Amino acid sequence: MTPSSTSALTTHTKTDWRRTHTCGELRKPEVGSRVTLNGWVHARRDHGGVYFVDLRDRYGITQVVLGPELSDAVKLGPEFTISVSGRVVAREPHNVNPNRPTGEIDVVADRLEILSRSNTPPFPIDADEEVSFETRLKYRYMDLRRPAMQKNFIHRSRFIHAMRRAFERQNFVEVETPILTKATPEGARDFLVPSRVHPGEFYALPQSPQLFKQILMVAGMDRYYQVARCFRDEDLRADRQLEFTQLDMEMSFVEEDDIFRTWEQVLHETFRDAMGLDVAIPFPRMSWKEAMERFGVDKPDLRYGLELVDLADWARTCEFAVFKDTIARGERVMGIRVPAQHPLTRKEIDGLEEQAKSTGAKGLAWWKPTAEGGSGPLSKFTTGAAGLALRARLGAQDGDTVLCVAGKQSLVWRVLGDLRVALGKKFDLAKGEWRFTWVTSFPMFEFDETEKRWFSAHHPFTAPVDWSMGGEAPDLSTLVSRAYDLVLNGWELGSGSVRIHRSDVQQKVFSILGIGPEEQKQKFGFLLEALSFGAPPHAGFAIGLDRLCAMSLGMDNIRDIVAFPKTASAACLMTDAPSPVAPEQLAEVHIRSVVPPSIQQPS
RNA sequence: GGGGACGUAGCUCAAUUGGUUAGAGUACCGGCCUGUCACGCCGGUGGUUGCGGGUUCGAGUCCCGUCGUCCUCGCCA
Repeated sequence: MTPSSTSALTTHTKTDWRRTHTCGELRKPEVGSRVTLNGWVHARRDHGGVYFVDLRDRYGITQVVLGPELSDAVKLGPEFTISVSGRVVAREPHNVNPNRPTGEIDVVADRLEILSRSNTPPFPIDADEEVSFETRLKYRYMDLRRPAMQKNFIHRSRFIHAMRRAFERQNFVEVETPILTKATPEGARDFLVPSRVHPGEFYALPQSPQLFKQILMVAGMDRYYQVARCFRDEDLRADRQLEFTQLDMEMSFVEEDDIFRTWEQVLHETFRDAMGLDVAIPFPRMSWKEAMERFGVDKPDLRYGLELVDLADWARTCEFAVFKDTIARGERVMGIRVPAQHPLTRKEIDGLEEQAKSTGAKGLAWWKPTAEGGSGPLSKFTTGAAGLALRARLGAQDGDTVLCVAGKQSLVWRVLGDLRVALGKKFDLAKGEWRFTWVTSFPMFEFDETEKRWFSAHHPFTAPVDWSMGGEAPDLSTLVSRAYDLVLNGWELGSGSVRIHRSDVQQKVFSILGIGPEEQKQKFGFLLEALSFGAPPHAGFAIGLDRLCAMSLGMDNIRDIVAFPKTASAACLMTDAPSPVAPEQLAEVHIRSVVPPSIQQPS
């Protein structure tokens, strides 16, 4: 196996170069053994007569000692790939390196072979200093050599393996679904793949395996899961890539509770097996309505209080015309009590008001209660009984700060929800424990003001709580769906729903979304037909694995847990994808570019 | 698509108000050194200041455009 092309570089070409141990495993018990190590030259220290090499592989770093006969014969550079053989020796006590697991031994080499040379690395592999993402992504194979990065991907592998094991224990079956599939009208922008065989027709990459997993339920698979790659052609973010991985699952003959218990068990076992963590189960559950009323958002961070308080009763009878009129119009007045232990200066409150206005509020009414009545814009209206009533409503004490917003319900929720998050961040409350929660009973539909039509809040295959969907002329804004999210510390980890297993209900939902009978047949005919062949009641869920793995390592950017991520402009700096293709290649798939040649070659 | 920040040596950064030959650390190359592990010491190479244009006696610095990276809003059923 010794490559003859490198034999000129070697000292003992007849010897087998393959390793007997990794660079992370030699300890005192191996002292005296003859070993061969393979790895990368991590660092060199030349002391004239004695030459030290830190040899690195995935498992660790072992110090190799070369005498002058070897170090003079073979010239090493950083990141050369080498094979060394020699004897394991114990270090003198004063030479032990306590910072390394292998620090009690050396390998004294009598054979050294260069398996592969390296150009000067674009950046040091043992860097303490941050290297720009641009450079790291261009030389991703060098970046991935860094022990910290290898740790991330080993963790990811262990984590997903533990999750797969947990599903297998519960009798789930992993089934692969197509990557080349059918474009869907709703949802994110599709990636399209032109068909060579069918001129003018296109496949789409799946945004998720949604319809296939439902079809698998119709097929009687009963319990399906998959580590599934999903594709959405939307703009990228720190926590969003064009292609991402979901742990996708679906179950038959179940309701919400079964999904929740299954996932609680899976996550408990995953964190236990992959990380030795004891995640408390079951997770608390709250309705979407409760989440919005208490936290102003549908992904509440439960690690701190600062909950929203409804002030309608107080505002209805107060002397502050703005609040009174707001309630009279049927809108909302709500507040947050910031306890005295987190005092806010006038300047800080002004900053919060500015933030509130930037997210749509007309103003931020505040009050600092004191025995004399207090200060702030609201203090005029809080004298005597009115002040006592407001205190009672909020549980407010002297020294607290009360922040109030009035307006339409959606605006009040959004503004106070944002303020709450900002305050949590400001007072450094968003830290520590892992607080999972299920959020259930989302609205079925949302009205889009721009397009003037109804959209599914989750997706069009989500079952309504009321199968009759409110009868003949339903108020769509009040219909409740059986969709649910899993939320962790203010992040949406995943979502799912009980599905529609009745063809008639599915058709009704499509109609509400403005998808007529003809389009239904063309786009979703296979689903409607499948639902007409004895579809079992079923429900499912999917969780974003990139985010979950990042989060489990305390990272807020998924690029360090994705091996080959794309930049914010959706480019791969290593391969230079996307890139132009030859005209012949386009012709073969019946495509002609309408982009002027002048802007086709940016680089 | 909008807003913001940034772009100087292989890497990480500096360069006063627009003013001499654009510097430092590190890496790399050469030399010395037998116990280092961020080795040390001596010497050296290395620059289209992202790119294009403009203002100016003079531009890394100011202006316009463009490309790229990051953050963010829109978007992400």
